Amino acid sequence: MEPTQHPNDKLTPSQKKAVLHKDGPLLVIAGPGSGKTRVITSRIAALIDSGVNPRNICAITFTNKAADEMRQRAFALGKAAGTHISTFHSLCVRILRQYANFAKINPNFSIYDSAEQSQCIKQAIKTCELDTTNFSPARMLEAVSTLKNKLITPEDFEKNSDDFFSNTLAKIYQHYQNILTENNALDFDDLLMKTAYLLEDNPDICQQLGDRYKFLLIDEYQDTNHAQYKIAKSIASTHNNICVTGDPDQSIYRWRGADIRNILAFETDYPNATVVKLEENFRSTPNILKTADKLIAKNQNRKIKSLIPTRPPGEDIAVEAFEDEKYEALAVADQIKNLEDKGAKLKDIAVFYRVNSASRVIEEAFVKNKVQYQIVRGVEFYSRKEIRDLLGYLKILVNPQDEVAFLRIINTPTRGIGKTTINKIAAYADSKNVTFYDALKNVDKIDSLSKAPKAKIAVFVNMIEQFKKDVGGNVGPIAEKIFTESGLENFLSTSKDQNALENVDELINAAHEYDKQTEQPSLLDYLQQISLFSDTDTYDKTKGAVSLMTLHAAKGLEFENVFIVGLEEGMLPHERAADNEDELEEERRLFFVGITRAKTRLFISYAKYRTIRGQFQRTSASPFLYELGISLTESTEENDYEYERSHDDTEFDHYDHPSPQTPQFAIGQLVRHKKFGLGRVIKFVDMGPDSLVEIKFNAGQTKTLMLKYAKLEKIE
DNA sequence: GGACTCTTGGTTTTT
DNA sequence: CCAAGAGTCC
Repeated sequence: MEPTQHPNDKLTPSQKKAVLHKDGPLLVIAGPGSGKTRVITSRIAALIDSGVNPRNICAITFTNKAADEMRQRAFALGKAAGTHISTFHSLCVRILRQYANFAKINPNFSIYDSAEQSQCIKQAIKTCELDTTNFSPARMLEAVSTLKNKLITPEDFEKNSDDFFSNTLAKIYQHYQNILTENNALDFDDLLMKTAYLLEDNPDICQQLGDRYKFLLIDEYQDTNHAQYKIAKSIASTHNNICVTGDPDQSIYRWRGADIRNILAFETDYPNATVVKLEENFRSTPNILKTADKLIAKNQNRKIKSLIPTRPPGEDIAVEAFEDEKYEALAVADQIKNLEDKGAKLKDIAVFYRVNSASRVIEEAFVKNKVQYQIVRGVEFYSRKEIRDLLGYLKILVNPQDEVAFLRIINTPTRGIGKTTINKIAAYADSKNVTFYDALKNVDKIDSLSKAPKAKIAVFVNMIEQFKKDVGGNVGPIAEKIFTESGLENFLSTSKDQNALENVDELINAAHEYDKQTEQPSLLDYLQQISLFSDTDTYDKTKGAVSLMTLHAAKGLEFENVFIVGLEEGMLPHERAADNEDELEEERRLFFVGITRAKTRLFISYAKYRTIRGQFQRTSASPFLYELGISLTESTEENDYEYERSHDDTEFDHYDHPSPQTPQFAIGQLVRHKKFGLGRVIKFVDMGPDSLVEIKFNAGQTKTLMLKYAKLEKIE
């Protein structure tokens, strides 16, 4: 993915070994910045040079973006046309459509994303007559996803559940799956699971796919889950020409079912595997690498691997503390201005954070300071309301069973078909065991409906039937026509959201673009493709703007200058990982990924106070910071940043109810802390049980502590 | 039936 | 703090 240059454009002996490897399993353990992507593309070229038909090569990447880049690079090396390069999910869609009857599915399936999944799981929970407070949709969905990634079917799971929770989950899972089937829909996990079972049940299909894809290359293998592992193994089963690359230290998708054992056990799995280690790093300065290495060495569950620097020593890494998240953000903006003065380009600068919500304060600071930026995956384009609405119309034309899509658009724009009417139709469909759309078509037979709604529905059905006649051929014109004739366009032009129309225009343009670039455009193919598209894929690395993204999204990228913000306990490591050693190690790997994205300059920072869910809270520095072996510098230039603190101290001073139980501290009071020793109080913020004391310790450091935890002893 | 306000509950990361 | 769902009024 990254344009890592190797000096003299020559391959190192290890790289060469991986590139020129002939038949049989190959494991490439590649550290960050080791030229891994280059090795894969060179290997594709080398295979073709040795006489392999490009059509017989299948390369699998982690994101569509990575696939695009790899395609471009492979094509640049020549002759790669015909090579299949895509993500696991895209490959699965292709396989499932081709072998739909073997997989016992309808090839016109819709692909449900998280919003649609959420609808279905809510419905499932409701059917089970359960309370959503104890069985929250998000949790259930997560549990179901985990099961699917492990290839556990509802039936299998039901058999092995013996407690209340599992039994209930089994029921919900089964219902959820039934709902998807009724809608002729697959969720992301189904794409993998159905493919895995298709291949397991049909050795002849494995054979066919093995003949088609004689050479399988999989990137980021450390982040494959069990289903993906099985799919790869099945396709390669006839020839074992499987080449996987990855770095166990960069495994950051455990929560999504990624199983690090897949890469760790590759050699036992494929006993005659050739192993190549790429430990040289062509990306970062030795300083950055030393820091990254110190951090990752703290992980217990890991295979030791070196990071061998090849670049001359660079600048020191900056680790800074700021008063709160606003100061931190302004300092980042300020520092970026400095970098620009030194000649840095905005496109070579990135800011990483742990959670998406952390982007807001950075954005505000950037807007204020006029720093151009682009967010890599902000509000996802395809999840916008207006986009979903138009896509809803398109989806039902291809898949009339898609009730979720119907419910979305039946009254958008409003056409007088309300909740009551819809409920009556749904009840009728249930009782007659027909699809929602069949019920709509037979609206005359629904006795519970009066004349007016029946007429409105007939008009709607008629409109949909008219649209159906246009399906076939190019997608752009259909999208355009439906946008106008459905009334959506008028509806949106009166909407408050100024951007809505522009967004739809963008979608229609994208559809035209698809028509241009696709040999045989079809609405079905288009819809299935964009379902797998994420906003990360639209990121433009040549744009003159700073890139803002989560640490997860940073995987596979590199930048001259990197800022990592929010190094606080609870943020990184995230609080949800706090009590689990494995998850803590994953958080450490995440930080490791962030650090190793930096080529030349790295700025790490944290805020002493942060607003979390509207609460202004004291934080403490991330334990990871102490593992880096760098001393922390406190920002002393707070006043340089023009900003009014929203919660200033006077607000606390007027706190209404000083609690009698908590002791009061006067400025200048001498105290003893059991860890930091003697010190004097320089500030006391009375907040009842949550009171804060700032103490200047004799040892030198100044700390703000929460009184209830600090266990301070007053000294006369 | 639809637009509006109010309340409640939930909050990591993504194909 | 924010989004989604329930409740209220026209």
